[in-house]
Amino acid sequence: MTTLTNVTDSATAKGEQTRELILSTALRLFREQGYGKTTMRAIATEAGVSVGNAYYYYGSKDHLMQAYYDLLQDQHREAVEPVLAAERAFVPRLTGVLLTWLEVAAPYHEFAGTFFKTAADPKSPLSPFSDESRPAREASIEIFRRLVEGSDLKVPAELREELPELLWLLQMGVVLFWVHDQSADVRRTKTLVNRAVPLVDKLLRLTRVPGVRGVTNDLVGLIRSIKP
Amino acid sequence: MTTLTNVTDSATAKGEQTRELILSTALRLFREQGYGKTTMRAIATEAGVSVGNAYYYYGSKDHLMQAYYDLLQDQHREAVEPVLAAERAFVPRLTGVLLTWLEVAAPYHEFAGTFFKTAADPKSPLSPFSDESRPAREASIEIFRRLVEGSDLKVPAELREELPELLWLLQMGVVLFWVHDQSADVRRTKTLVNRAVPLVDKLLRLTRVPGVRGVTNDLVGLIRSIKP
DNA sequence: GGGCGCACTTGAACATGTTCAAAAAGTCGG
DNA sequence: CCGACTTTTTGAACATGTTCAAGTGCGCCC
Repeated sequence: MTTLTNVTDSATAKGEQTRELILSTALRLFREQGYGKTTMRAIATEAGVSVGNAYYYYGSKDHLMQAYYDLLQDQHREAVEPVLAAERAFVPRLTGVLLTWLEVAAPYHEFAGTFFKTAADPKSPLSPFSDESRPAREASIEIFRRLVEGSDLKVPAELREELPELLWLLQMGVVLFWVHDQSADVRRTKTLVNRAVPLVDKLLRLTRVPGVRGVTNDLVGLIRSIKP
Repeated sequence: MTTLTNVTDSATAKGEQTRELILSTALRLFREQGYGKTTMRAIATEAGVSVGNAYYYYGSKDHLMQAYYDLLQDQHREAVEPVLAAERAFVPRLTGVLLTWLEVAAPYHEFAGTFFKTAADPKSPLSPFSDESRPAREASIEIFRRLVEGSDLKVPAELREELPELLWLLQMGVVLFWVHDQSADVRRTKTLVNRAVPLVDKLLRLTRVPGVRGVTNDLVGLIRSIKP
């Protein structure tokens, strides 16, 4: 990306190597002792570099978290493939996608709270609504677009169009619940998913009932009117 | 609370005075320069006390924010009185309560993001779901209970029971939206409230339609199954 | 080979939230 | 008013995220 040398690609390669070393060390320490207790100094020492060097690659401690989140997204995208390939019905598709996320994110549950803390700040680049995280967000919404398009779900066209984003919002809600879930093996969150998805399905099918149609249109209108 | 002296009530009075001095100074500085840019040293200096003294009364900078939030709650509770006294119909009642919150919180919009940031951390005592903030939360839910009970709304009994908590959740959602709203005079949030409330109203009235009844029961069941 | 430029690296210095042992101020029974 | 006890106050010390001016090394051109 930066140098065009091709003999050994050393310049770029070395930098990338350091970058990855720092990230993997950071993630390991986050997992082992939590975000709060992991100091930038510890990360640097453990990785065998200086503190300043870590900042050369990652503008802040939060950016290391951001990088972790991107990784998580990728893993989720990958892990979701078999589900989308195997199922056609809406309920198992959505349940699968949400439960898969829980599985992928499980090792990080303990410090995910701190992640959310940072993410909730509108000024933070990590906010799920920020410009800076747009690529990650859109990649995530893309999963839900495929989920909808490949499913047997029948809903009014306007609603279908907004659905991926709405399902993404649903996932944000699930994540918020998950972060606060202290039950063993996050059983409560799993219950939430398993029971909420059929409910969402029922609701979506109801949108075709005449009496409900008006509400659906209102909803779509509302969504469109508040988009930035 | 601590001493029973009544001659001048000096001991307690002096302590309380210092406590209030620190809080009001902090809130002023938060408003003037934002949460992040206000240092504990600045608060102490401005209030004419030592840094340690601020920590004697407030365990952390976040606790000063917590105190602010409690104040906000109180103001909201008060400001909402006329609305609940004047209106009987559900839509204006709910719209009024939500818009009133926006009004009361307006002066703090700029630094409210940082507040939410802290609040989103499940480990933080400021989390709206935490034990430590239970009193504030319940006081807030109480407003919605009165809103529902004094209204002309007709919904199934089980749902009505859960409604105050659900409306409180709705408010959390509005607040989240508000925090991220950068439009002038938070017009988008106001639009959201004005359009979402009638929609909620329609939805609630639909719960009495036979075909929808099943979904309502599912919803109530879901809510009860995931409560801690 | 020598030097120029750039990517990379360093570690000390800084800013700020937080802690804490000690001092000061206040209270009260005698 | 004294001395013991409690409440309040102090400010220096600490921990940690972040910045930055100064290196270090590597590739490339003459």
